Amino acid sequence: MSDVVNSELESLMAQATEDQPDMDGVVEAILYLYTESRRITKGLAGQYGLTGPQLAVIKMLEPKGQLSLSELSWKIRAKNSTVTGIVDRMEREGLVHRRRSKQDRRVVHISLTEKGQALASDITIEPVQIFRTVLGELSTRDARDLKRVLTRLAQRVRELVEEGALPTDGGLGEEDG
Amino acid sequence: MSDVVNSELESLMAQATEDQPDMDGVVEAILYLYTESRRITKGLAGQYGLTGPQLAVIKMLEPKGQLSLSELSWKIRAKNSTVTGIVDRMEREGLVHRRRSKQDRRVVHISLTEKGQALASDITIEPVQIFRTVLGELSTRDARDLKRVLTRLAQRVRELVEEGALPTDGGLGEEDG
DNA sequence: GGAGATTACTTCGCACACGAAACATCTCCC
DNA sequence: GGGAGATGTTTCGTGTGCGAAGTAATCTCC
Repeated sequence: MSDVVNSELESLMAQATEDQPDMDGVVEAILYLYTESRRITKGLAGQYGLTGPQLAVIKMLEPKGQLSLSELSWKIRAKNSTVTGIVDRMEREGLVHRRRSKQDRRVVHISLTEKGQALASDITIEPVQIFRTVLGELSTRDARDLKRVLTRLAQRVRELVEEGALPTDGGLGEEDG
Repeated sequence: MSDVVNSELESLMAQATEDQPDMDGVVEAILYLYTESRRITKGLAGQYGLTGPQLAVIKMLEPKGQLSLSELSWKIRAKNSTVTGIVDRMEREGLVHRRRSKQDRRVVHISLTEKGQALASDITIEPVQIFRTVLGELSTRDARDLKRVLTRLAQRVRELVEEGALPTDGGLGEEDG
């Protein structure tokens, strides 16, 4: 993935508006937390011979036992075409099974093999847990503040994206004079 | 659209400790904001026939005129082996030049071609505009809260990483079994 | 009940992204 | 001056990550 974009954002972000506290720190912190979490996940997964996404898949499958490929894609925030590849490799390693649904024969259910199960229960730490640990060190007040503002922020971005107000793949960005 | 699935994820991840608010929303928001920012950058770059990293490279080269491959790697936070590929493709497109340094013949200088220059000066829109817009919509208090807590959080993670308390790539926890 | 839209998944082609190893060059130190 | 080691870049292999196009199954609506 492109960590490259990080620097792009950082360098361009270095011009804060004046009525607001400079938000550089916020953007930088978000980028840092993201990349660090990826590094940590990768390192953790590597200890078990897995990649980051593979660990994510295993941990998603563990509680439910079985998920459709689309559910899995949504949960690990990747596209179906990406997850197809990940599952391919995990199947080759004997970690998961593919099984077609009988109710809806378009659907493919992914489930852990015994080997996958064993591995899953070996790995007790979830990547998210690292965040949880650190978040747990925050005061309850801070934690609440963080959650409130951050989720509001994400929600707002989501709205703007859905409005098409942002230059995504399809849309055109317009300048505001 | 995906609101149905939303509740499913929530229930799956709803293992918050009781003394703290459920922090998975925070992780969720961070992940979302990061991936969305990548999408937006990509979309922007795409309007000029570039990829995200290529846009980053062009924007880094524009002020300086020329950078060694290592300098470029450092600036866009990727490894040399990654940037080699990016520069390969950009060279093929006629956007940049490779030139060996005469002082140190190990070094390769990357510079913009005329075509690359022209493109660079065409692109004035900042990908991060979106963040600024949305952050600007927050109340001053919210913004301050966000910055305070988030930077504290990042700092704490940084500390833990430097302590080696977290499993990362290189720091292979030696099994002292 | 059947044509056309929709959905679930796969395939393909491309572009990162990284580590390990190969390679050329430079530096240091004797 | 010359060998050992460090440095800068590339090559190679693997694994994401995505969009577009393809295929099969289901759904919708007349």
